[in-house]
Amino acid sequence: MTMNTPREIFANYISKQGLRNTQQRDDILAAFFSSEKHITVEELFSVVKTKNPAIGYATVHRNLNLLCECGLADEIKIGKQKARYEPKFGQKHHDHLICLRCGKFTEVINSKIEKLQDKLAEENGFMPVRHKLEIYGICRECR
Amino acid sequence: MTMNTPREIFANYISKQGLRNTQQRDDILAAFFSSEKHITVEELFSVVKTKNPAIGYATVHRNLNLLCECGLADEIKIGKQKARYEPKFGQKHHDHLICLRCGKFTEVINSKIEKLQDKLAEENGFMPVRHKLEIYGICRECR
DNA sequence: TCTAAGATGATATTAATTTTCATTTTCAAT
DNA sequence: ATTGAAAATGAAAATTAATATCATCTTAGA
Ligand SMILES: [Mn+2]
Ligand SMILES: [Mn+2]
Ligand SMILES: [Zn+2]
Ligand SMILES: [Zn+2]
Repeated sequence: MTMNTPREIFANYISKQGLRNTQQRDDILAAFFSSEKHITVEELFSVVKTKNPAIGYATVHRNLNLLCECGLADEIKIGKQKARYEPKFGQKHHDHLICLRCGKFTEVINSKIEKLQDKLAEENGFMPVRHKLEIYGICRECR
Repeated sequence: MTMNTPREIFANYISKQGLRNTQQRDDILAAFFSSEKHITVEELFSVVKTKNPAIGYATVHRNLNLLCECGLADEIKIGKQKARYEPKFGQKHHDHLICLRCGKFTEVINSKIEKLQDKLAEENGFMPVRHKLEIYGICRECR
């Protein structure tokens, strides 16, 4: 049994956990995967409401957490800002360039840096699990 | 006029800003620079109270912010945890290895990574200002 | 169909941070 | 040294994002 779409992966995770599939979950997932990346709970709540005006904020919040649990989303915390979420599906790990002026996230990947990070950790007797590299500065459009 | 100690730097910054030097500022700075690094407001508050039992939490909080402003402290936010602060004085930039089990911070620096980060930013038309690299994993003592 | 368990949505709570405000303190001008 | 305007302090309140509560509704298996 191949599980192709995020929708299938989510429904499958929900079932396996003894939880229940609902229209709300479906609405939230659909909105999440068709919205801008790096979205806040509040922003996603607004989007979902256009399709399902009865949806509650708490439901969006809870289901974003479930999406993180099942590997379909990543939470991104920048300083004291509200948590942001990005869909994760058939997508490699990446780091972020974050514009101090407009807030734009640019996704970047550099395998040389990744390897050096692992080496650095190991040199310190440290077993790396995950990492977070954020470069803050001024983006092309803002300078 | 050379400004040597953090104490002098702080007093100087306060004066230049048209603010006023107080005993509380002195107590807070002294405690901050003689405590463990990566301390929370609450922890520093406890330390300062042993020397000055009348000190208020808000005063410690406000002065940690001033210390950040004048470059004598850095705020470190890890996920949803309380903010931590580290003294910054005659000390190079460094990154952190953070143990997922015991929470220990290990300070590391790798100039090769630093250079590659700048290169990566520039390749994307991005002018880097600062960055944050945190490697999460299991420290030597915890594995 | 029936029902136990889970989900939802409105609201309340939590916890860290920041603000308010009455009072005290600083410090430059006298 | 005295004065007084402006800033600092400390206690308490407000703010804010995140999370929990709970009455009601819905799901899904028997
Ligand atoms: Mn991203
Ligand atoms: Mn450090
Ligand atoms: Zn920008
Ligand atoms: Zn450890």
